[in-house]
Amino acid sequence: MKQNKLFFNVGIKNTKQRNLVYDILHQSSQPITAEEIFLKYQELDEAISLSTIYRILDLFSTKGLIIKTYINENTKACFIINHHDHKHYLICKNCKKVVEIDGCPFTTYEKELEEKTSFTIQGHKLELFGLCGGCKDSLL
Amino acid sequence: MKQNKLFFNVGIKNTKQRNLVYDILHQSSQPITAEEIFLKYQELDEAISLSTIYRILDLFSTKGLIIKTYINENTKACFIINHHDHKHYLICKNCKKVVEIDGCPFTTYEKELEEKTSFTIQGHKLELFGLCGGCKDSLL
DNA sequence: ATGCAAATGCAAACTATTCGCATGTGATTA
DNA sequence: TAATCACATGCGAATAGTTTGCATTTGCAT
Repeated sequence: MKQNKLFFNVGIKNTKQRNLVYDILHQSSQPITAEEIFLKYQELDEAISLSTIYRILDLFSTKGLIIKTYINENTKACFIINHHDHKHYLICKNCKKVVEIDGCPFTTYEKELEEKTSFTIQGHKLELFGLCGGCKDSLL
Repeated sequence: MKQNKLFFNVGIKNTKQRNLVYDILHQSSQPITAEEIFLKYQELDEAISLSTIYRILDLFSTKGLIIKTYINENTKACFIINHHDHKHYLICKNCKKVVEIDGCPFTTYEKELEEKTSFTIQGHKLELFGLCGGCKDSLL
């Protein structure tokens, strides 16, 4: 029961399920899917309804606690804790490992583009794909 | 029947359905979904089975004639003709219009990253979001 | 023109996600 | 601390997008 203050701050009730789902997200170094959370939940506690997981993820997203993203051309949504900093990802095509990239190479580029296109740019998403060190070696 | 050579080159049969689906993709300035193709097909010819559309899109993708992409955090797949040049997109959050961006600001950045992370980078995906000129005005 | 592999159409299956409704639970108030 | 009530949960059914199995049709090499 460590996140009662966090939940209180965004005006949502503190429940066992929300706490544990938050923990699972917090302990995950990678974006994870609803189903992965569902499975891990069952390891740590008794069963939970998958629809509850989806409702919790939805709530956390709208409250800004987590970010929903469709990484890696996948059909499943992934979720990550919102650290409120700007992140990009490097994804291994082979093992699907996701690595955070520090920094963002875009600020000046966006300004130029706004002038060229008459768009107002509000954000961007960048994913880089390739092979991580481990996979590169093991594929030879 | 204009693409018989194109289809022959990649080793697939020439059918009415494939021709028309290819035409529709070719004439679209934006990435389009299977369902949009399905609807447009019915305007131009008689009905087609939606599963045929999916099978054709799958085939075109594996033959490299088109590109399948999940743009705009959408749950639906989108498809575009593969012009074999490297493109990025600017997407209006309001009207969902998709505009192609010329050029790519990445080549040097990727080199630096490879050194830092020990990944071999094979490609990337960049989407920028904002409001297009029209929507910006109409929202005030 | 014929034959056969491959393409199509239809319906059913599948996967990820959402929704309706009955029941259970957290947190506010007395 | 107990009562209350809005809100959270669980379950199953519904939905949306996509895929698959199978019978029928069609393109194309001969």
